[in-house]
Amino acid sequence: MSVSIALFTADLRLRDNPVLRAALAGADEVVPLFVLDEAVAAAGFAVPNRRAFLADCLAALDEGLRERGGRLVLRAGDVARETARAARECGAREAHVAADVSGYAQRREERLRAALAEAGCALRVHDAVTCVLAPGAEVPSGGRDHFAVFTPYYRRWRAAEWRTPLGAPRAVRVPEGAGSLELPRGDRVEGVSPGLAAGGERAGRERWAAWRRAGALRAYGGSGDGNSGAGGSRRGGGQGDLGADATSRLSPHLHFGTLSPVELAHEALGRSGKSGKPGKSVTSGESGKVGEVSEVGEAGRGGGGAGPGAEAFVRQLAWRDFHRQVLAARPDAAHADYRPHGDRWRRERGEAAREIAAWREGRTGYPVIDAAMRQLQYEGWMHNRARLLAASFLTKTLYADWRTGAAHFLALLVDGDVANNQLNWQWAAGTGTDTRPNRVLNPLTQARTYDPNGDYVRRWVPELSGIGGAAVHRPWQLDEAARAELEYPEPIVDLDEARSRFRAARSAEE
DNA sequence: CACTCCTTGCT
DNA sequence: GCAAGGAGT
Repeated sequence: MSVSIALFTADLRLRDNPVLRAALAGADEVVPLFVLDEAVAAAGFAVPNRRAFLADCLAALDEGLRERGGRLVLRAGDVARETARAARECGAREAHVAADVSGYAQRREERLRAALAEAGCALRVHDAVTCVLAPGAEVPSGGRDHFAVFTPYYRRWRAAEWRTPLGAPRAVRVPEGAGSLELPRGDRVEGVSPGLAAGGERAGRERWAAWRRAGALRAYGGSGDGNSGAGGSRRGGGQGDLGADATSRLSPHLHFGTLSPVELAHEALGRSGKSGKPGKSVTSGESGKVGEVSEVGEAGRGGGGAGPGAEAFVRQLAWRDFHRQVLAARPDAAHADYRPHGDRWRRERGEAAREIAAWREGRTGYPVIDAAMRQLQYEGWMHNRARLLAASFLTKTLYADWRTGAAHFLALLVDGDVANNQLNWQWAAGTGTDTRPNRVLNPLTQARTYDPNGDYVRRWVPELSGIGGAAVHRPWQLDEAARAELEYPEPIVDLDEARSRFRAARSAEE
């Protein structure tokens, strides 16, 4: 009886899981293992919102495995040591795990390899979390180790061959002796945001299905920012309007791997998943086989091709991969400036400390910023455009260190992901891959563009819910009497002064 | 083939 | 203003 270990990390799904598939293919019995990582907890990364979501994911995984005759094996402690222990107990000769990019994940992989080797068990690493592409397909020319700008990366990414999605296994046999801890319960975690989404593969698939059923994919990237003509969603993240919020909200599922990015990309573009890029498949001799083309899914029907919405959605998936390939090449970008500008950010004390606290609490007096920060508190999630506004406000308007803001986001975001979060913050702070480091997003013009009717602000800032239309973005322009009624702060900073301060600081340092 | 120059397009 | 890629040297 041969035994393999499938070590789940950020791939908590049964469908399209190359780690699980490889483990099953190489053995009669598989230990589907998850280790509650003491190092992640010690680093303060296991915050309530993600712990609760993770608990849902593990419960769903266990349920799915039980439907197939197996179960999840849960351990806690040091990942390398616990995996090696499980390998010894079950006599496993092979363990499979997903490749990941953060400095921590890279070290974890090495420690795993070493600990497993002592147990006589080989480690096999699979591309399951990160890349929509075959590994190595998106390497820049000229001897560079990564792409530093998104657009050239995206061109390469889009043209490369895609991994073929796998189905869920039909049966999973787990060795009887493999002991497991009791699964944690999401509803027992303290300090969770009241509006937190549910985790798990089924919840993820339901959200994806419901979002597409609502026609959101076709409308994606089209609303709110007045873009027109081809490629109009360029300046938005592909989802303009904050109030309508046509975003998919799939980011937590992508972070925990309850949904496969490869599968989402294929389905969004209306591909069967049987073929990669048309005409580029290595396996099929004849290009453009009719049988494959006829298997197009519903997203591709009735409109000749996938459409701009699907392209904008897939582009967002590419951003994840882009950030991951930056972090893989520059792991220190999680804490160090990618492109340093010699910033001397205001220290978090005195006036600056009060302003940063106001930002965290959503009491800056700038309604769109406060709405964003309160959505984060309440849902453990924030609209992507709002993230950029909130980050720009902290780093440029308050001139506070991006690490302060990134830490606050990681403390609350259910999709809190080192690669995406830190590099998006660096982008906003002008220390990242942005080629325009001095850009300052003006919260008022941004509000007019992305929340033209003020719906987003009224939803999240109840003090202002009585103010109609776009006037909600400028409560200080109300007459004295109306303003006295509001329990809402005056703006904590003057935008023009803040802009001058930032410009002066940047030019002094260069 | 390494290097510079030039065009293109921006989360 | 600058990354990327391609053409030219």
